[in-house]
Amino acid sequence: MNFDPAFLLNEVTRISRIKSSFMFSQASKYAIKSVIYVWTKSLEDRKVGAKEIGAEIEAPEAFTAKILQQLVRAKIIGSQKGPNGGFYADESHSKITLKDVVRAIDGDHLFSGCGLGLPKCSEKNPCPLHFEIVKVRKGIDSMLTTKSIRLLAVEVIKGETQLTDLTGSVES
Amino acid sequence: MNFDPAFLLNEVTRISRIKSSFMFSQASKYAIKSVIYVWTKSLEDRKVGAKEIGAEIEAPEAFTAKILQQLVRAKIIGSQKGPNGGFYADESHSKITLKDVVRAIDGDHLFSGCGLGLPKCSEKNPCPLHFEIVKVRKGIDSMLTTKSIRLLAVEVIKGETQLTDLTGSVES
DNA sequence: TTAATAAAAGATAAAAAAATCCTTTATTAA
DNA sequence: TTAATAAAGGATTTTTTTATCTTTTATTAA
Repeated sequence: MNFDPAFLLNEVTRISRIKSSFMFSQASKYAIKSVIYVWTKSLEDRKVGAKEIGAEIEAPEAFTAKILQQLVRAKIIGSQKGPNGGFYADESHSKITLKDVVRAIDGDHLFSGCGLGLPKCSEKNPCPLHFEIVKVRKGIDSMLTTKSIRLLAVEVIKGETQLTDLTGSVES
Repeated sequence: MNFDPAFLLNEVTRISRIKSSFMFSQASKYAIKSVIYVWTKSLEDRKVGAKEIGAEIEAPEAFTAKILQQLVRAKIIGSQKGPNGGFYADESHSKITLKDVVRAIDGDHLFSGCGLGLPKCSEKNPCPLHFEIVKVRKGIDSMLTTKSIRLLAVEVIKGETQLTDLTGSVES
C-alpha cells in the first residue's frame, strides 16, 4: 500500500466518486446533476458545453459527454453543434421530470419489476418485500416527479440547494 | 479535507469496502433470499448446505456460498462444517433484520450519505433531492426493520409470500 | 469558403461486480 | 482412525459499468 498523502487523497476522491451510490447509478447521478445544471444556464439563455458541465458538477468530462448524448437522444435536453453551440433546455423540455432522466439512463429497474428479482412476483404471488416495495416506490416516484427540473434549477439559482459542495462560495 | 496519511489510508480501506447498486446489489438480493430460506429450514430444525440454498433461491451456487460466508462472518446466520453441517439460524439471530443483511453485503450507502454523491450535502447545504431522499429512506428503513427475518420466513412457510416463482406448486 | 468550434460517434481501457473453480480446513459418523 | 462431508478460503475468469481517447460531422462567424 502506498502511504503518500497526495496519492491517498486522490484515492479518496476517486473511490468516493465511483462508489457509495444510493439507488442511482453513477451515470444517472451525473445525468441528474447535468440536466439541472443545463436548466440553470438555460434560464439565463446560455448554452453550455460538455466540458463546462463536467467541470461544474465534478464529473469526468468525457463520460459526462456520453451521458449528455443519451439525454439528447431521449429528448430530455437539446443540443447544438458548432461555435456558440452546446446543450440547452427550453419550453419543449419543461414537462420532463427527473424520472424521465433516470429511466433514460438506468432503464426502469427502479420503478418496476420485483425488488428481489423474481420474474413472476405479483400481488397474487408476492415476494417477502412486495407490498413494502410498492410503498417505497410510491415515495421514489413522487421524489422524481413532483418538482419540474426547471423548478429544481430555480432552487439552485436561489441558493436553496446545491449541485456541488462550494457551500455558499460565490463563483467568478 | 484531512491530509493525515493514517486517516486517508483508513478512508481508502473503508470506502473501498462499500459496494454500489440500485436499491439492492445482486449480492444483497441473494443474501436476503438466502437468509429467509435458511430461517424457513431452521424453523423445522434443518441445517442447509450452500448447494441447496443456491438451487432453491435460483442463484449461482458458488457465488451464494461466498455471500453465505460473509453472512456468517457478520453473525447474521451460523454455520457448521462437516457431515450434517450447513447454515442455520437460531434464537441468537432472532433480533437480526434485513437491514443488517443489506448493510453486511452492500455497506450503508442505502441508509446514509448524499443520494447524488455530494460529500458535504446536509440540511444546511442540501442537494436538490436531499429532503425527498430523507423521506424515501424512512420508508426503506421501515421496510427492512419492521418484520423480523423469522417472521418473513413464517410467511413463506404459510405460502403467503414466495422466494421463487413456483407459484404454489408443492415441493417434493 | 474557410477556420474554428462543439457535439456525435467509435473504439478502447480501467475498475468493479458477479460468477466460477480449486484447494484447505473442520467435523462427524462409521 | 479414517473416509466422507461441507464450509472456508484463495485465485481466477467473465460481465458490466465507468472512464478515456480519437475521429467525424455539423455549424457558424469571419
